[in-house]
Amino acid sequence: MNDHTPRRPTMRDVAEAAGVSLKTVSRVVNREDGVSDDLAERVGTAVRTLRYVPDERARNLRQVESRPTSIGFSLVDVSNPFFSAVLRGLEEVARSHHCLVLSASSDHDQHRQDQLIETFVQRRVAGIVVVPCSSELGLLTPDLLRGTPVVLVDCEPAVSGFDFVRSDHYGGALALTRHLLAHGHRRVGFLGDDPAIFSARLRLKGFTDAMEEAGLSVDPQLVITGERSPIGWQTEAFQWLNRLNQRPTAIMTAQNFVTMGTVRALHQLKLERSIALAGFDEIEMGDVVSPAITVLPQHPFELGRIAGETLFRRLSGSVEPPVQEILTAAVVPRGSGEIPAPA
Amino acid sequence: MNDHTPRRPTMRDVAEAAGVSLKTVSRVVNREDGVSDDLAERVGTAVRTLRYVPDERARNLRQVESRPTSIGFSLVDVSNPFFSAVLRGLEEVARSHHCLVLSASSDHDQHRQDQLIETFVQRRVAGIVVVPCSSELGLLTPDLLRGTPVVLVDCEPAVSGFDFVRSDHYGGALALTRHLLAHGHRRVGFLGDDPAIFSARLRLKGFTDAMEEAGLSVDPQLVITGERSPIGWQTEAFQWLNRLNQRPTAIMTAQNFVTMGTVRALHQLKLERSIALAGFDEIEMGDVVSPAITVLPQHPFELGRIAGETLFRRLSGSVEPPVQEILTAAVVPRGSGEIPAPA
DNA sequence: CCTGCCAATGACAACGTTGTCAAGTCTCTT
DNA sequence: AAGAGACTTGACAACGTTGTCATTGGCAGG
Repeated sequence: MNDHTPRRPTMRDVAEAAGVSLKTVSRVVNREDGVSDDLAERVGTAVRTLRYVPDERARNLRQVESRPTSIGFSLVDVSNPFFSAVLRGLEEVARSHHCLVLSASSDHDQHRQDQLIETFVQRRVAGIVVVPCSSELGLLTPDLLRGTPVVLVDCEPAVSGFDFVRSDHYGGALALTRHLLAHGHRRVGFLGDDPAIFSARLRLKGFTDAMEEAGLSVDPQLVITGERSPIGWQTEAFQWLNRLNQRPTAIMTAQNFVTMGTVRALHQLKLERSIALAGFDEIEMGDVVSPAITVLPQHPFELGRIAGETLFRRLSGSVEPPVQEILTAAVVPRGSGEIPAPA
Repeated sequence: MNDHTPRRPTMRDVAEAAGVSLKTVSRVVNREDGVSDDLAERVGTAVRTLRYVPDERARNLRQVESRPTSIGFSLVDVSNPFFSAVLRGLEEVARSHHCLVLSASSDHDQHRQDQLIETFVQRRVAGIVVVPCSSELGLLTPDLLRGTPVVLVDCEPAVSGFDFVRSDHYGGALALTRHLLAHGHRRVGFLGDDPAIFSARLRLKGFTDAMEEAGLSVDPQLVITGERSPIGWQTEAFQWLNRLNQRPTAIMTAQNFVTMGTVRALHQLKLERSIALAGFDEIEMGDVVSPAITVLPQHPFELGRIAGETLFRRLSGSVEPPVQEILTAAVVPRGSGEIPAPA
């Protein structure tokens, strides 16, 4: 409906139409009191006749103590269901504060993330939530932020000064690996994201620690890390299983895309009932696949919600020391993780 | 990093620091030419020392012919992988234009959608993309929009004046149903969204037309419509299959959440190999489930990309008549849809 | 030396709104 | 009737930037 309409009416137009001053219109529009019913009425009709819509940008520019109107959210990839659930959680909180979310995917690219942060600051968003794409903070410096609150999701605890919310990656990986070991496995493989990513590093550590704890050494051949799409992981897992002269009897996959790819590769090779598998993150339909996939589901919606609530607490002036919220999760046994080690 | 920093430096601060006028700073920041190297240098250092970041809001307020900086996107639910893929496609286009996306979920609530549209207009977004939550346009009126271009995704073709991009819901449903009928089924069930939703209505029509075409009448008992979560659909499908005294021999599910729920219900009842199923939309891991799920995958990423490209074409001044882009899709037979009708 | 021209620079208004404050009107009290 | 006080209203500056235009100075040509 690309109507050719010359100009959107401004407050001045409304004032003229109603025969009052600019300030009176401002008062009516903002529902301040101290305006006579008569004038309020006249302004009201003028607003409706002209279809006046206030310009939020100008309002925001002038207002000294303005309530937050936008928050920025930099995530890795919205099309990954884990992240889109985080976004949804954040969105709910933002909505309850009448605030909008500017979101964009960084695709694990530090440069893109930095560009995003800078764009957010240029727009003077009220606050920023970041799922960092690496352990580098990049432009997330006090110099640039100047008091704009930031909440990190799944970042280093070492990054002091920032609030952060994350899953218990280490504990989760530990639990998943122990779960596999409890079924008699001694030769366990690990497929996961690049350890340059904080969460991936913790998950790998959980895996190796659980192995060590059981007195097992980790065969480097059985550990694959890197960034791939679900299809990429399928290919990777397929080739990996094919080239090994001694396959693992169980596999831990450290992220949803990895799990999806690996499950497909196992099915391709008809190994899904021979090799045990337990994955970090819930995967859609993982309960219907046969065998159903044993996973450790995170609570992405909750992560987003808590990140949002923490951010808005800061925005309403909280000066409590940095919040460090860690969500734990438990293994959901469904079948694939309970396949026993061959005798 | 909630630093206590009194005030973000403005152009005026930079000007003072560099001993030049406001306008000169503006020129340097915007890389306009006609500034001597000497001054440009001085301004540059001042900018860096003070960590000056221009205020996009103020810039946008003043600039007459400003390039687009934000677009609004109202969708039904970001946590549905179909919509998050649309968002991702849109985001890519926006990024290539150095533009950010304000997105929010309407949850099929017209009031929420209207609030969103109004908020977008208040912020003077350059353009708006909407996946409408019903056939009502609500606030999407020329009066409110005043020339802000809008692209609709999956909306009525009857809504003339708007550009729109959508999948071929009717043709897809027709193809899916024909596919089931080709395997000998005569008693086919339909589960789908509320026909108040445009795409759902078209899909239902495709189903009934295909049935009619085959000389079959649609048993009203075999048609269930409404809005539900995947779990809601699982319960619904489970109860439905239990209460029927004569079950369908095949089912068409008209949306991803419906398919997911129905597949689960079939598995619960151990009917997954007895009743054929074909679903609209791709579902994650649908290829690994046994039997694998026959679907008609839409191209959500493409929908988002095309919507974005159409929008930006308008933004750069295109006055071509409203674009009506319809993406077709084909059935992907995987097993569940090829279960033959019992003899 | 004057004129005209060009490049560099800055003063100032403008964008659309809100905050501050002063002026005006009305009512109530004494 | 006058003064205090409350309420209504509007003039004006300010927010941080860019667009317009005038001013300055240098330099070439007459």
